[in-house]
Amino acid sequence: MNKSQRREALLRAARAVFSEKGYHEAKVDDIVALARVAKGTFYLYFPDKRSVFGELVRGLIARLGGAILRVDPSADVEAQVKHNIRAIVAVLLDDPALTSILLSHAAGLDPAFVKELRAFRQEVKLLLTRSLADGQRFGIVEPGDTELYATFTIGALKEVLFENALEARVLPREQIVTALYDLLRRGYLRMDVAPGAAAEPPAVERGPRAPKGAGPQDAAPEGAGRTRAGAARGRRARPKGD
Amino acid sequence: MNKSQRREALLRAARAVFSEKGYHEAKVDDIVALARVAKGTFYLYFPDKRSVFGELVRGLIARLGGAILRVDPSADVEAQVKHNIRAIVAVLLDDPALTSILLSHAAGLDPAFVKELRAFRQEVKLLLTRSLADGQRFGIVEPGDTELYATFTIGALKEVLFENALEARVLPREQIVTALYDLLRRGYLRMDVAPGAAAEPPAVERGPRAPKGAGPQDAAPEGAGRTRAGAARGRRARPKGD
Amino acid sequence: MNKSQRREALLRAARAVFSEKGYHEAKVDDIVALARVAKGTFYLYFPDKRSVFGELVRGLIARLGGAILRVDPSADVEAQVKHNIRAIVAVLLDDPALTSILLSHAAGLDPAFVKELRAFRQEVKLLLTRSLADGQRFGIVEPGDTELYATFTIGALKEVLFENALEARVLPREQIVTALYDLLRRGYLRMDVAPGAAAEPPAVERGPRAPKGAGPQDAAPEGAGRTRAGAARGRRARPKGD
Amino acid sequence: MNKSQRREALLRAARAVFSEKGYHEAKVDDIVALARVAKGTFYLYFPDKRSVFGELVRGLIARLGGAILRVDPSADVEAQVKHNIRAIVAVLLDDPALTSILLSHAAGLDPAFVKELRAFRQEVKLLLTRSLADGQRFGIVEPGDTELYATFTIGALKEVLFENALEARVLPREQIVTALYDLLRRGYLRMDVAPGAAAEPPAVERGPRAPKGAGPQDAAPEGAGRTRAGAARGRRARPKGD
DNA sequence: GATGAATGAGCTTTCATTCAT
DNA sequence: AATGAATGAAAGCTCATTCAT
Repeated sequence: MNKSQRREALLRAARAVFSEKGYHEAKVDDIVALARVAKGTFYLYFPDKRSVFGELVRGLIARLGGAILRVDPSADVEAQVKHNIRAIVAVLLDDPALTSILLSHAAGLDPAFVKELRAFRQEVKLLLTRSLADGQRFGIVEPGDTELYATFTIGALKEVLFENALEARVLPREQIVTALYDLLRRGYLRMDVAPGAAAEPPAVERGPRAPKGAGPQDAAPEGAGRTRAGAARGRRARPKGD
Repeated sequence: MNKSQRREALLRAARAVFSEKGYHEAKVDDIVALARVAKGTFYLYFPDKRSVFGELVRGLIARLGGAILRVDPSADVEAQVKHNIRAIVAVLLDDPALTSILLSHAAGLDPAFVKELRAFRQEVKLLLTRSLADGQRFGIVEPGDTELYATFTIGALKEVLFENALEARVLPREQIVTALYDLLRRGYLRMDVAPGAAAEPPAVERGPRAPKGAGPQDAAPEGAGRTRAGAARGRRARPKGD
Repeated sequence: MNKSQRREALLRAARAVFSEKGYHEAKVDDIVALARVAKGTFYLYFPDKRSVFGELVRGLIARLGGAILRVDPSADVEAQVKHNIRAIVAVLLDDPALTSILLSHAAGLDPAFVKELRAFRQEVKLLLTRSLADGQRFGIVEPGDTELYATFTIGALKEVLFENALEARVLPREQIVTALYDLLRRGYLRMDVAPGAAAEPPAVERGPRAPKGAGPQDAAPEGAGRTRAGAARGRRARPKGD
Repeated sequence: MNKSQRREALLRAARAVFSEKGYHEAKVDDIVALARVAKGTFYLYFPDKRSVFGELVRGLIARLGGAILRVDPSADVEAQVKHNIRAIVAVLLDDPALTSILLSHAAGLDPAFVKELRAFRQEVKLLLTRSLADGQRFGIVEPGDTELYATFTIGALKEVLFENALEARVLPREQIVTALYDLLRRGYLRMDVAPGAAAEPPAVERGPRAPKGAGPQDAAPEGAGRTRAGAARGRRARPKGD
């Protein structure tokens, strides 16, 4: 086993241990035991415990960074957005263990490292925020606080990945991608139904038709259909007010 | 100072220390120093370190549980949903320190406690999932995987609270409430616009450079596509052990 | 046993261990074993290993500093010089263990501490150098490089103490004081005798084996002395006989 | 590069490293790095770390032993003494690094080696002691404790060499030789001067032997009140702590 | 009850030495 | 012979927990 293989083996072992126990509870002894080398060997490849952790996280960050593409609003946005979601999901699901640590607090690590993590989070968010702002200019993103949108989006994605990592629940990736995309596109609450009407049994047809006054902020549901959401959405793209 | 006052004082001190340093970096010494009692006194009120932490978290959970109301789809759903969001936000923002720990990995704590945390998360999710299923029956929730919807919702909320706790960014609560509600209701992507169409000057508001005639991809905002996210590479500091 | 007693006990134990094994070979485990306390207790009283050592050395230095008096050349110099020698000897012989470390290289300690040691050595030397310069102005110190004189003096003193510390040889203190004083005053080589002359049977008086009668070694060359030194020699002060 | 060349290279490297860092701080890694060989190679030429050190020291000892000549009191003693001093100085100054270690405590090394060092010191001292005893028989050495004289002499020499090794101060060798020789011959205190006389302002030239009348120091401190001690109490040396 | 000195298991890291290649 | 990766026994230090006062 050559140097880089051993290094890989240690990295793998470290990743496994970190993800099982978290940073603090992971002991160097655990890592070397898993990698089946002597303790000293660990220090032949890494200067210290936190540097392995750092390396793992940085690797993940790099893969993420490489996966995310800036959305070009003038091209097929849906494809691009889905691609990004898909890519991120792929990277993170590939390393669920680390993901759950990376996405988490990571408190108690040395400040410099925490700062690095934070910088990464901010960078990702900035990237998304800008894309959303671009989208607003092109009328494909609802007006509003793009930073907040970015935060929500990231949060939703994180959570589902987090769950996949931590709990048993493992969803098909494409389902995650589609569902998140749908959330971003249409939300899931359909409130145009008059509360009163809604009270009735699921009423086959449900629907948007209900409104007495005009749906709150929503421009008329557009007669057509029963189709749940798609049809309902007229079209709009109100860059500004409506 | 009687027993329960002292206990309160210790809990307060513990909360402050945990939130400043995270679980592992918080030392019993820090807590007793802040509470101005002797170290032994701490153990008069709590059997050990993790039990204080547990108690704090349980308190938060209880408050959360008390705040969340099951949504009755036959009544004014918007008001109820907003109320729930508002209540959760209120509880969590009231204790940002603990929140960021609670919402995080909390790895490294003893398994029993981690289990408890997980149980709590699942409970919250179950509550939400059920509400969403109800909603679906009443036609006010889009068909689809309610569990996934719940996860997204929780994630989005967590993230914004997390940011409020960790970063400087402090938003007006009502804005958070409204924005999240809007997300759930309508998403923010408006894609009905054909890519080509979107390419036109968003009417009124034009994007920065985006010319009129510009073909779709020419508009490419920020040309560069993939930003590398990993830029923030730095180097470590080094406290001492661990 | 109260805090300061325990502290003393640890200090004592540390002194003993340091002197037996030297700094590096002295383990904290040895110290606590000797003091019969747990390892953690050590760190209750001292922040780390080198700080105990530092404290021991600083204590010695302080005692030395307190013992050395600046010589006033206008008063009884002999008494003062002897007093200083005596005081230094007393302090150092009282703590032979530490002395041998202090006087030595102490290499491998952290630079800050080594610097401190060096500063101490320089201070002592400066004090002596100045006294000698004063003495030169008053004509009681031979002209010449006072710094070099200081170095010699310190070296001679160190060595004899070093020997007392390390080897079995334990001399009566007063003998050390007197002998060193004599060295400073007259050296011990008596070369006024012409080499040639010396070659001959010790002439009249001279010589150990030679004469039977005659106070053996004490005859004192006397008269001869054309050398200034010789002339200067008022009277003897022979350690013993006379 | 053949075996003995490689061995030499390792010894040279070891000497350099030991002198720069001291025994404990010198790592085998440093030595092999300097010698540009692999770590294993080191152990091909030396059984262990301390043995290289031992070999270096033994080499120094051998050179010293070769340099020191037994003084023949019947010949030109001054020349012989100076020759010895000169030879010792030459050997030691040639290897200041090792010298400072050799002359020092060297504690913490294994007992066998410490014993060896001690044996060497004793041998040197014995040699000198015997020479001095011879000298006494020939009347060229003041009566007195020859062992003590030897100790003083060695100490003075050590100290000046030590300083040359450690501090910046580098003296011309011949000056060291001469000064030490002078010390041995005449000391440097000239106390025949009457304190009273000395009390006068430094009197331009104050000759050492000056005094006319008055038994030198026998003459009481001169009525004038100021007791030596009292007056003398100038100030104190104060290193740091305290 | 309150105190805080004492404890000691346990952790990370170092480095002289070994040995398969 | 030469290499350098691997080893593992220590060592210094931490800190949750205990307990005599």
